[in-house]
Amino acid sequence: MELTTRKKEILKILVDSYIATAEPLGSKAIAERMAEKVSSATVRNELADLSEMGYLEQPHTSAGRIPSAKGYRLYVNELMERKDIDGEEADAIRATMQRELRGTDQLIARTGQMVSSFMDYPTYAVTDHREVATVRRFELLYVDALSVISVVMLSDSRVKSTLLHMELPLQEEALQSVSPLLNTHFTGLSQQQMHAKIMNLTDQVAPESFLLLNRVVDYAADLLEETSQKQVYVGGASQLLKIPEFRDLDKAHDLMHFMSDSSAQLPIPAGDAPMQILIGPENVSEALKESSVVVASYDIGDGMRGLVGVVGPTRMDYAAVAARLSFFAESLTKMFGKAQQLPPKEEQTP
Amino acid sequence: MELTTRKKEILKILVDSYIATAEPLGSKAIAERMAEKVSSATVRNELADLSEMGYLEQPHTSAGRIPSAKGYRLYVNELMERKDIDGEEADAIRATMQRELRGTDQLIARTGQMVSSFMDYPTYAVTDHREVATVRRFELLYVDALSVISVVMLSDSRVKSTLLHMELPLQEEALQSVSPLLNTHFTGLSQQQMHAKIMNLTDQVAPESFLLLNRVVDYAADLLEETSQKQVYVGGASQLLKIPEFRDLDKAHDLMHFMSDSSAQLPIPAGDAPMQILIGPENVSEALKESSVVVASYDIGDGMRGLVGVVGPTRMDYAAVAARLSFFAESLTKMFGKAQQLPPKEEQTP
DNA sequence: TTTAGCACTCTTTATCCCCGAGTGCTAACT
DNA sequence: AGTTAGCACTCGGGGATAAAGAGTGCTAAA
Repeated sequence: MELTTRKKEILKILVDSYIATAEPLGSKAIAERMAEKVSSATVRNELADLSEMGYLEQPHTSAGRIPSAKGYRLYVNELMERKDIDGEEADAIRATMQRELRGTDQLIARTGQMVSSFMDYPTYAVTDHREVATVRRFELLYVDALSVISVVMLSDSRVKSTLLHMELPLQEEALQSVSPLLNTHFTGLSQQQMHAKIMNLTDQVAPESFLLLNRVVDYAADLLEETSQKQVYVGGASQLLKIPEFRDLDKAHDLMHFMSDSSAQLPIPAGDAPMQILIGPENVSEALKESSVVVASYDIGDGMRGLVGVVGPTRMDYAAVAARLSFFAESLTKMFGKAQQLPPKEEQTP
Repeated sequence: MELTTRKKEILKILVDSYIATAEPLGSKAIAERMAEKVSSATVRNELADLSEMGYLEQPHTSAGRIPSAKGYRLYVNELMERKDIDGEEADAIRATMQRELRGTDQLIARTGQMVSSFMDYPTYAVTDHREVATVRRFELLYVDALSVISVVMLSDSRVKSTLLHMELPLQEEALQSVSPLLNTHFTGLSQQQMHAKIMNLTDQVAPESFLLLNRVVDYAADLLEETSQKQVYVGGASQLLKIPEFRDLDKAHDLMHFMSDSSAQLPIPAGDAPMQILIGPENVSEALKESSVVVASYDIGDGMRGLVGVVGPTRMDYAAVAARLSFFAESLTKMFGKAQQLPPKEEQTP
C-alpha cells in the first residue's frame, strides 16, 4: 500500500495532537483539522490503512488511534517541523552557562544539572572517553618530612593532584631522585602495566624512596581507573511523575531505578553523530522500551566528548527537545573550545 | 493523665506493627499481642486515653489508630529496641567500603551512593565545612610557553590543580617570580580579599607575569567558591515510589523535587550530635513535614565533617535505619581517620 | 477496673448500568 | 475508484447503589 501525502498529513496531525494532549484523536477531530475538506469517513478509511501499515495503534477497539513507534519514527524523520529555540530562551541558556560553568570540577554534574533545569523531562549527562588516558607527566612537591604533594598530568591534559602521607620520614632530596624515575618509567602506561613495572623496581631504589614511589604510582593508577569509568549525572527524575504515561507507579519506578542505577547503559549516539533519537523499542535496554531518548554530543577537547540526553515518553515533543539539546551541545562545544584552545580564536562553530 | 506501663506497651505494639505494615491496628489485634491477657475493650479504653494525650491519631472514626508524631517521638526516645546491625551485613558494608572508597575524587557522591545501596529509602550525603577554606600554598609548573600547571593547596589539606592556558608566551623563569608573589600575597585570603588584592598589584609586575598571576588567582578564587558550596549527593530516590505513603504522585513528586533541587535545605545534625532523628513536623522544611529524616555525621578530618541522611515516611523503621546509619558513620570516621592520619594508629573509635 | 454486648460509623469493594466516543462496515453517491 | 452518509456495535469511564467488614464508643454488668 502506498503512503500518500494525505496519509502523511493525517499522521502528522495525529502525532502533533497526541504529543500535546496524550489523548487519542478520533476521525472526526482529524477531519476538522485537515487542509482539504474531507469527511470523517474518509479519514477513517485512511486511518484503517495507516493501522494496517503499522504506523498507528489502537489502545482498544473503540478509542481513537495513537502513533506506534514506527509512526513516531516517520514523524521524526520526515514530518516533524524542525523548530529552532527561541531567542529569549537562547539568551537565558547562554547566561546560565556563563554563570554555572566557570569552575573546574565536576563539570559533568554541573552540565547535567543545567541542562536538566531547562528541560521538562529527566536528563542525563555522561562523558565518553574515546581513548584510554595515561600519565604524561609526574611532579612531586615537598610539604614536610611526612607529606608530599603528587601532581599528575594526564594524556588528555587534565591535571590531578593530592596530598600523600608517608609512614617514614623523607628528605626533600629524595623527591629529586624519585621524580625522574616516575617520569621515565611510568608515563604512557596503563594501570596494569604500572602495577607490573613497580614490582621490577623493588630492589633498585632506597626503601623510603620506594615507599613514595609506590604511593604515587598507586595514586596514579587509581586516577586512571577513575578516569576510565564514565562519570554520570542524572537529574530531574522527579519530572517523570508529572507525565501521564508514568502515572503507573511501577513504570515510573522501573525507569527511575534504571536511570540512576544502570546509568552506564544509557544510550550514547552511535559513531560521531551529533544527535540521535531513539524511539521506544529502538532502545536496547529493556527499561527504555516504552520510552524515548534524545541524546546529543559535544566536544570537550582532548579526545573526549560529553553527552547530554533526555528521557521521556515516546510521546515526547521531539522537535522542541531536539532543538534545545542541539543548542546546548553546540554552545558547550563552543564554550569548551574557547576555554581550552590556546589562540583566542572566537567562533569556531558559527 | 498518667502514662502507665501498659499504655506504653500498647503504644509500642502499635508502632511496631504500623511500621511493619502501614496498616492501622485495631483494639482486638493489640489485645492478642499483649503480654498480660486483657480484653479488647480494655485496650479500647487505653487507646482512647492515648488519643486524648496526643500520642495517637485516627484516620477516620472507624479505623484503627495510628501513631502521631508525638507518638513516634516517645517510641524513638524510650520504647524502641535499639538494634545492632547484624554481623553479615556489617561485613558486606565493610567490604563495599574498601572497594568503593579507595579513589580520591567525588568522595561525597561515592559515599552517598554506597549508603543508598544499603538502604530501602532515599538517601543523601553532604559535606559540612566548619570553617571557610583559604589557600595555604601555591605552586606553578612549567609545561610549555603557553601552558602552566597551577597547584593549589588549601587550608583543609586538599590539593587541587589545573592546566592554565596563556594568551602570551612565558619564559620558564617568569614562574620563579610569580610563585613567591602568590605565596606571600595571596595565601590565607578569602575570595573577595584575593580579588581586591590583585587590583593593587597591577603595575608592580611585568605584563605577561601579571596575566599568569591573574589566571592563577582566578582559579584559586573559583576553587574557594566551589569549596564553600556544599557538595550534595542524593540517591535512591526511586525507592520512594515503593513506599505506600508515597503512592500519592503529588506527594512523591514534591518530596523528590525537594530532595534534588533544594538539597541545600536537607537537615544536618544540630551541634556535634553524631546522629539525629527528625520526625514529621519536627522538620523545618515544609516538604518534609510528613516525612522523617535520620541523619548521622562522620569525621573527614581537616575540620570537615560529612553527613549521611535517610528520608522516609514517618512510619519508617527507625531502629534499623539508625543502626545502619551509625554503623556507616563510625566506619567512615574510622576509614578517613586511618587514611589521613600520619602515624598508623588503628582503631581510634573502638 | 475490667469486660461483654451492641448499635453506629465509615471505608472499601463489587456490581450494575448508562453514556458517549469512536469504530467498521455497507450502500449510495460523484 | 474514491468519497460520503448512515448505522449498529464495542468498549471504557463514571456514578449510583448495595453489601461487607473493621473498628469504635458507650452502656451496663461483673
